Amino acid sequence: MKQKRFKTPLVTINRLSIYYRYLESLKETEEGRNLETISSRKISIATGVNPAQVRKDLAYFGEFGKRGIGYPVIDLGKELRNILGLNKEWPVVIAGAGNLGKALAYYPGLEKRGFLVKGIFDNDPKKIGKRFNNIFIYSVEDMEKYICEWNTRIGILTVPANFAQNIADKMILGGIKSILNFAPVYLKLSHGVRIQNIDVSIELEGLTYYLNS
Amino acid sequence: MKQKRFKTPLVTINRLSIYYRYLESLKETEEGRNLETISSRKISIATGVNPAQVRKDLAYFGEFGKRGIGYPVIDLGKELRNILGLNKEWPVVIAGAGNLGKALAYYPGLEKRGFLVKGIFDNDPKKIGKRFNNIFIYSVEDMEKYICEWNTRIGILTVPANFAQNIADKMILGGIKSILNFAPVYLKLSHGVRIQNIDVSIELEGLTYYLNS
DNA sequence: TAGATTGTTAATCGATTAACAATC
DNA sequence: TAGATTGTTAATCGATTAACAATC
Repeated sequence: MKQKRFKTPLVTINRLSIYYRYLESLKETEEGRNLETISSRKISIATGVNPAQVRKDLAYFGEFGKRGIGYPVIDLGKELRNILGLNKEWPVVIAGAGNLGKALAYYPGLEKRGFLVKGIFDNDPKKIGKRFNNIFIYSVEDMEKYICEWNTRIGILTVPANFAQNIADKMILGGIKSILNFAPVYLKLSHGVRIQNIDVSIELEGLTYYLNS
Repeated sequence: MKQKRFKTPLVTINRLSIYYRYLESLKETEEGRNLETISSRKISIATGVNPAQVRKDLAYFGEFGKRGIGYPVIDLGKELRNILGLNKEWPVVIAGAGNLGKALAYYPGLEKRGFLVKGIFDNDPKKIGKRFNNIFIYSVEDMEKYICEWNTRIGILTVPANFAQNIADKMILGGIKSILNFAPVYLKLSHGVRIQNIDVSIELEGLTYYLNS
């Protein structure tokens, strides 16, 4: 993994995930498994990303391909794994044991990518002590302690909007550096903490706008 | 609602949702309810969007503010409602009665914004006939028929990746024009169909990339 | 050699933001 | 009038894509 020379935009990183996922999907077919190299054109067709964009994105991190030939499937996959940090396991915590927290606890895609849900936190006494997918539900009061103990740097927020800022602050106190936020609010975060928002209503409203016009 | 003169970018529409949500949240406090006007600066502080950007976004659709004064809270809220198409009810269907489909069926944020989940579709006989949040689960075989009958134009996809393309095609046959896709795949869609992808793994990988470096 | 495809430059396109005249 | 704030222009910034020399 060559050191990048310029700041790589987040959109590029997100597309690397898309390319990686496509390379992984090749393993599922006989035809794909027999493929030694892949061209930016083929990646483009499978992912919807312009081929020049594919080459540019990859070129941020090194010269992985051979001119006239393409990219070696297996090696490129390994490179992307390393770049994205998927070569290691990431302990994560979920705050909010509602339906969404539960869905995430049961979602096999997390463990598949190395995200290990170590614990779920809630303030409802009826939920504390139970398990989702064999993952224990703890009291929010103990969240800071466990985040620290498990050396967790990624937190997933699925609490209601009015609690989100408070719970995010608690996560950060425990040592969380990156938050995946499902609560429909703008979170004010201290410097050095990253956030990615997933907002179902906003996405749906993007759809209704265009249906409307 | 003034006719827009130029093509409005999707990012602008998404930010309109954010402004609208903020205006709605003002109703929840005594202080907010007493506010007659709001400045782009205040909206900026609450939403994290640059004030010039706020004014530009709103200016795509009309002159809603008064110089020296700001924007009238109530009227601006109404304008945004109309622009985003939230002044009417939108029937939606969910394909996939897994944990995520269930979480969405129970999510109160949908109905609050006018999204009415008319039915859920699955191919598992053990699920068909049951209900989530009093919403009936039908066989996927009947999906096309019901989409048509309910005049549904929005579909939410929460099926596994390998089924997604097939189910999306079925939705489109029924008359779906906009799809909110949670399946981690690139869907090839016919012209005139819009899609918004929500991909938890990609968002998480965006976080691990930066934690890694 | 001819065809294919990368890596990279340069052109294009689009989105953000600073600045300021207009005006309440 | 003085202060505040919009609406809009122009400058800036950044991302996408076409084009092509390099090279397998």
